[in-house]
Amino acid sequence: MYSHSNLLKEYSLKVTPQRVAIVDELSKHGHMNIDALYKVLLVKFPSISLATIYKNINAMIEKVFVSEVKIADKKSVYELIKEEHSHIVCSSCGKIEDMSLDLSTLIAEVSKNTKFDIKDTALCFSGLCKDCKNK
Amino acid sequence: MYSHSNLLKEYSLKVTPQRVAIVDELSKHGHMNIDALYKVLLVKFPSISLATIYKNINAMIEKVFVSEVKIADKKSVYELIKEEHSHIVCSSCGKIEDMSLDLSTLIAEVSKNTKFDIKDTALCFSGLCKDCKNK
DNA sequence: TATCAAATGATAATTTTTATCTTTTAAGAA
DNA sequence: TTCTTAAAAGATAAAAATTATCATTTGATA
Repeated sequence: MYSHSNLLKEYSLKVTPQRVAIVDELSKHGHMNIDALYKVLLVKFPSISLATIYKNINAMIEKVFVSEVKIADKKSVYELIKEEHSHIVCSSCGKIEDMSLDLSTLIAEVSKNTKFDIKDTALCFSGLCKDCKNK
Repeated sequence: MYSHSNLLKEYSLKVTPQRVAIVDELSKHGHMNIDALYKVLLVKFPSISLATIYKNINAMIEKVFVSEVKIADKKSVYELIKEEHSHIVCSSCGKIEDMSLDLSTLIAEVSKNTKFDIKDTALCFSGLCKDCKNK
């Protein structure tokens, strides 16, 4: 079984309980902002420092197995890196979902028009989710 | 001729030289972050306050004729609202370009799959621009 | 031209993020 | 297992970014 300790080791980050917990929570919730992360970690580690959250998230971003997702009108959230995907956010309840979309045609078109060598794509839709639009 | 004063009036914002200058600069440069805006406005208004920049940008966002563009690994930039468009950023020189892309098919697909009522799309590519990739 | 609400500028206060430093701890060596 | 050491945690200060406050000035309307 593949644990989050192994993931940390693989990316040459020392395995600490705080780091394992961060990865656990990100894995469980999918996307979390710094405050939410701090709040849940405080339960397991009553004396954890906010600086620890920042330092670790930044370390994980540097090692490229966590990424920041910037969302209009919201604080950034962080997620474990997985296959390339897009996001959709509910502007009412705040829920964030992942979506796998084929953007290859679009990217080909943009490459051709702009002559950019495209390396990354950030795509985020927003609107009302199924539940919120029926209220 | 349609001036930026008229634009401000139209959105019921009092016309001040500082505001006209902000709109002028955004219009001229396309996208600017707070610091860049502050820096150029200091030339015309040596005693302008940074708070004035923030307050005005926020007022313009509230009146929905300026919008914030969130970009990975960069500070947010602000632009005058125009037809819906996407962005492409050079990760080397920082240049930002607008692109008009037809996303209707994509949006239809996402709507169908997620049952979201999609209201907005933020799409930003990044990579090396024509100039930077040949260096 | 006078009036007044609103904007500006100066500055303080918040909020967010990063840096510093001491103590603690994980990981490998003995 | 214990020892050693570099790195991480926690506490806190510092820095950076953003917002709030308030006295003064200014734009818009009467």
